[in-house]
Amino acid sequence: MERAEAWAAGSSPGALGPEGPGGLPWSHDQVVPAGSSSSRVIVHVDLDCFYAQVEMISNPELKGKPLGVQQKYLVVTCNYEARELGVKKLMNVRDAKEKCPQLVLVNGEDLTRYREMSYKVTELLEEFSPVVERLGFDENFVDLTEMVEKRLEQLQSDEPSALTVSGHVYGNQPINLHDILHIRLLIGSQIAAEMREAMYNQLGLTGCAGVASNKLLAKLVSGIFKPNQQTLLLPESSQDLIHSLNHIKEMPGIGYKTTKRLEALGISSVRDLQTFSSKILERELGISVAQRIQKLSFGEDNSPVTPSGPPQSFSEEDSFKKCSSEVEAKNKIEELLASLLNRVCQDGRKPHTIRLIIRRYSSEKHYSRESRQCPIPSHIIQKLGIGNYDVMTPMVDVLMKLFRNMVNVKMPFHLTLLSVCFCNLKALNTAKKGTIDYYLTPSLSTTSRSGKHSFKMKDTHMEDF
DNA sequence: TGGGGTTAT
DNA sequence: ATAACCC
Repeated sequence: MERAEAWAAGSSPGALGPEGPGGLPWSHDQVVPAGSSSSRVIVHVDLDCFYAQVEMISNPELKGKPLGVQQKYLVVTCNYEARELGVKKLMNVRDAKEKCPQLVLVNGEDLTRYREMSYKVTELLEEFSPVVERLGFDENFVDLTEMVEKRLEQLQSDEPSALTVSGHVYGNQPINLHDILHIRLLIGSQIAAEMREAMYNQLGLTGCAGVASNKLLAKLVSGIFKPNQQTLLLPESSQDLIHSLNHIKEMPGIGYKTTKRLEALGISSVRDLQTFSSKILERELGISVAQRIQKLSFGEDNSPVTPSGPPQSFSEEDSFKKCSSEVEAKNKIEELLASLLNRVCQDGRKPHTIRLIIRRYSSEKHYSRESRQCPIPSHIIQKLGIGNYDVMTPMVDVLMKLFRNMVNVKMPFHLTLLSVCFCNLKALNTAKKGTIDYYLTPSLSTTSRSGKHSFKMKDTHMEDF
């Protein structure tokens, strides 16, 4: 089934057709055991070196040259030309230049264009199915289950290409046309190809896709054939896939901390985790984490594709070698705030909470951040939609109170990062439940996610100081 | 390690 | 408010 893909869609020729003359090889009433939600079709879409692609679209002269995107002294991502010359993601600029003197670098500290393109991709995918979950700026999950069901019902048995997989099949496993699960995933691969083709035609972006029965497997399989190709995982190959991981740290959902704790228990491979005592694991990591990651080790992941919708927060941050005075901090905070106000203005919703985050210098330790947040005074919120200069000064005052609440400015200090975050976003005028206004405010009475945080906010009320 | 994001506790 | 996770 696997073929070299010239690029995107195109269905593989001469693969599989229906067996009986004019008859479908499965029966429609075979569709999924007992109408349960058990078998899903999920696609993970992963853009190729996203920031570099956006830069090459902005400036086509960069195409064909080894290109790196720089933030501070790091090359955070680079195109494939640069990768072939030895440049890696998150490589030091000096090491990268040493490896590859011809490397062209562009500054990518301002995420605006990346963010905008990222949401265009998500919106394009939402046209296929509204159930799209973002993961970072360059990855999306889409639950294709419903779309696949609809296409199965529409399927005409006299179309020879109707049952042809698009892209690679993991492990070259043959497709069984009598297996409804195979058929559904195959349809998923066709939709994935259409998605990638739409991304290229409408946005000029290439990327990979993985199709499988859950998010974990879809994500793992999407990276098998790397730039600009797609891979389908059939259920029988899922154990091969997860055992192809060399270490548990490669399992999405098992991060730095959990990896360290697992290693301390002598667990390093996926099989180690599969066979480790559940009881002991639960005792060591807590029942929630233990049960979740042990299921992951078997390739099981029942987490739903949760529609991301509009962002829950907006933040701007800046890192630096040293900030050690209040004036310096204030200037940086003003810069961050100015950018944020523009973004919030464009979004249309209003943040009801503001947070200030700092990172203190510490010579050798693991960096950790501290934050203080408070409700945004209502008189400031009301002025937010319009010209932002009225709100600058009172907002900066609020932020500097938060700052002095965290940092004793009478003592020497050394910060290496400042960040300002707007969250607790609400649609317009905070319509109250039960009022006419509430039911006339679309995002409140139906798909509301605003107000989600309000019950658990234990803020410092700056007005109380 | 940058400059973002999310959810759980 | 922090800690974990993701990119």
